[in-house]
Amino acid sequence: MRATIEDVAREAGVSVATVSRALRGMDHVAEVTRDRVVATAQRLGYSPHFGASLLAGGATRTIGLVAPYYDIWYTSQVLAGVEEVLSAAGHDLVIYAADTPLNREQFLSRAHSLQTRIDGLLIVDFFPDVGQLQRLIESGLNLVAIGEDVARVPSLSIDNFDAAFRATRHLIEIGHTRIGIAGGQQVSLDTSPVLASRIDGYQAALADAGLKELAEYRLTGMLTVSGGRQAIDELADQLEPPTAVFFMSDEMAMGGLAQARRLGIDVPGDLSIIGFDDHDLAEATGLSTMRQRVRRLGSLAAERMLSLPDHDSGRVHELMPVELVVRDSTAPPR
Amino acid sequence: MRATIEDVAREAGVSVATVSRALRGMDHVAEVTRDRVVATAQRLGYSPHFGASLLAGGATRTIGLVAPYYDIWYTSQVLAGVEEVLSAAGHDLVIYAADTPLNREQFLSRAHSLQTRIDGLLIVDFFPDVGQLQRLIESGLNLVAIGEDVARVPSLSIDNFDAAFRATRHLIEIGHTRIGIAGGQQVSLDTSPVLASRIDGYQAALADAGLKELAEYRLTGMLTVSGGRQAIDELADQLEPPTAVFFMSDEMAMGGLAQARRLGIDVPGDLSIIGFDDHDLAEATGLSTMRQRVRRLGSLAAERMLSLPDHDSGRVHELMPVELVVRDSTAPPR
DNA sequence: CTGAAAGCGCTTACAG
DNA sequence: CTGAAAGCGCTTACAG
Repeated sequence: MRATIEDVAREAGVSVATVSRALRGMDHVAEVTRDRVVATAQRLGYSPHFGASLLAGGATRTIGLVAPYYDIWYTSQVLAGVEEVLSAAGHDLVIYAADTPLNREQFLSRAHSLQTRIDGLLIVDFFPDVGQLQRLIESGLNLVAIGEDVARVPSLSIDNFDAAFRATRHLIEIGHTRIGIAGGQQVSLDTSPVLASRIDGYQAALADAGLKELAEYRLTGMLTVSGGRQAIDELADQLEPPTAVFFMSDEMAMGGLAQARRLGIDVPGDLSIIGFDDHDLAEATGLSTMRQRVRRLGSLAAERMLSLPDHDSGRVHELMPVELVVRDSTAPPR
Repeated sequence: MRATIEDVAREAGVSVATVSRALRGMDHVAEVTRDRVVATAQRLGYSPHFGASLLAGGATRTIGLVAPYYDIWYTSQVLAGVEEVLSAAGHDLVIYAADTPLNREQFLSRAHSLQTRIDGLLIVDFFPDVGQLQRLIESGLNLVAIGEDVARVPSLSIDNFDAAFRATRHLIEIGHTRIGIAGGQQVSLDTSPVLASRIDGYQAALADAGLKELAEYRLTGMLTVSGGRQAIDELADQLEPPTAVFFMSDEMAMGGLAQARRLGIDVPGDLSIIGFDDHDLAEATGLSTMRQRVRRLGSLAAERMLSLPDHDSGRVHELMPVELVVRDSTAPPR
């Protein structure tokens, strides 16, 4: 039998109101009273009924997070950052998956009902269209976007255009003129503004240097290890393949690196490779990359969330730095 | 203003009891009535108050998961598997971190209060001692353990002894006699029964082959990329280093692989390396390993949880298969 | 098939 | 500093 607040009140010889106040550390409770109540609660193994306190007006002290996948490096880092901040603040984290269009739709239709369940929602790579955004906002939830800019929603992200521009420019600066890009064909996310921005940045860097862009240098494959393998296979079939490739994720780049080695393509002798993320294994692999601090992105987003809506930061889009890290996988063409 | 069940009842011209029954798809509601209620609820944007329905006796339809880390490959796979099953069943997932002893203690002291918040708890690498286990059980939560055997708690795991035995035997069978093991020094988890079992399996395989075990072949380092680097550094300093090493995780093995390359140690020529897990990058890296289906571990555990306590499987310890995968990183010594 | 009513266990003004 | 009481919004026997 669970002990209720009434049990504690009776045992401690006070009213339930006093128990409630004492246990939640509110003012205007005599120290002796509080001590007695706390001791009694402890003895009875009392803890408030979650539903009851919610109904009576308590906060859920729970934040939701929705992301497409949980089995990839990026999400795991975001999650770790978020979790760290939330748990330190005594908040819980509930996670939702929205990978397929169907799941996204299901999630959106639930969004409204989450209002009594969570205090806020962190969205990761959700890329809502106008209608979907409207539904999210109408849910009444506090929203913070991670890794993507969403109109009317505070967000933390990076400048994908600029990062891609600099990655490409690095390849240009060390002398490459035939430069490919891989990862645009992210099958399951039909339109990712993030990837679109990176492609734009890549194109701008080429144009800036007076280099022309070749359609066949736009390599297919998803942002995964096997996607990287696929991209390299595609490249290997070309008569005049690029001498450098910008992979839009490190996982993909490492898949590419491995496949290149397998096919006898020397990196960076025959082919320079630059990735994106600074994955845990990037340094060990000697992979040049654009480093983003994903875990920090998560923890900062969680902090923003916790300071909402009190210090309503008024729809701020914060940009996190991205750093070019040159390692062994990029070198001048020979 | 949130719409309440009363609003719906009034608008639909029925009692709140009928609304409640109609919306939850219970029997004994006339089709026409149900349709009218559903339509009204829809129109008013009604969704039940979570706290109210909990208090009135509803289930939380939420499962908790506690794990030490969320930024490692293993946990991300478990999580993805769990999430997949739970969301398909209409359940939510709330995650708790328990990495440091302090966090574990905090979590345990909360466990009891989670009873009104979640319907069950999945525990990953928690390794409770007798007292801690007692507290978990007394919390009254439905428990399922993942990756570890916990007395009196249904679990899904692998046979770590056997897997390590076979990994080591593989190295022996291809001709190695000086065989090291790396990863035992998992700093933050003072005593991991999982790693202890693997060390036992390693020792048993050596003993079985009449090989003697050298203390200096027990390499230090955590199960991470940098731990692998550290282990290889330690090995490189030895006068008569092992010719093969069993790394207790693929992430560590890949760190070791990279460091070996950096130091000019040829793999598998000078050194054979076998890992554990079959990480996404293991195949690309050509890493021989002991494959465990971590994602499946998660999804099966979630299924077990959902079938509790109805079909109380009566404290069953299920073992998942582990498969030796031989790739390029292991070869006979030269 | 439907409704009136009790009850779930808290929190929060309102008094004192 | 403390208590009595209303109220939060549901679900579930119990009647009919």
